Amino acid sequence: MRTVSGVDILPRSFYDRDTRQVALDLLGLHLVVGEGGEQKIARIVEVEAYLGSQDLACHTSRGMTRRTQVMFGPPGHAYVYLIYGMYHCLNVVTEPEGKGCAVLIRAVEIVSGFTGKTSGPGLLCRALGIGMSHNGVDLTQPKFCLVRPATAGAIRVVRRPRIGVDYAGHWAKRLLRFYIKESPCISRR
DNA sequence: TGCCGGATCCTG
DNA sequence: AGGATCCGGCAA
Repeated sequence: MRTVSGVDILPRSFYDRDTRQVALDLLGLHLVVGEGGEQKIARIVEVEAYLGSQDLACHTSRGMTRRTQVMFGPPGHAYVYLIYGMYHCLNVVTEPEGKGCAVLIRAVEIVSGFTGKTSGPGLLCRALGIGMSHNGVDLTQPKFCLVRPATAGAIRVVRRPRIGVDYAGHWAKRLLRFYIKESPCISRR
């Protein structure tokens, strides 16, 4: 298995599972961006699950387009998009190729290598320097990946409706937003 | 080709 | 409450 700084990189099989399960398992894991002196590490504390083409809040609910190509692709890749013309959002693609599922990273805590605000999907991408050049990148290689930290203690998970998807009918009510209760970096209580 | 609205964030 | 700022998706 590949490693960064002596820690195992999460393998593709981690992502190739039920999206809600992946979303829950992502809480507390570390996101690694860049290598060597440029390396930035962040602890994931808030996520949202997007369940594919039948999920009216999910970008893939409108079918395969150039933008959603990556989401319909194989698991374990980054899906990055531009929102409101000024912020980027980072997702990890889940489940087998063709399902169009992903998990949005909504908030992180700073571990090392960078500064800035990280409580919100646009803010964390800005702080970590994530942009469209990261779209479609394979998350199983050292320069952009997820790892399980050695010191992963127990956490309490809060389940809420997703943010900003009121247009999605009954899908807006589903409890698909998860965050670590005790984290100070949650985007909204 | 044009228009509308968005998985956001900041300011007043 | 409203603006920044621009792209994607759909209607025409």
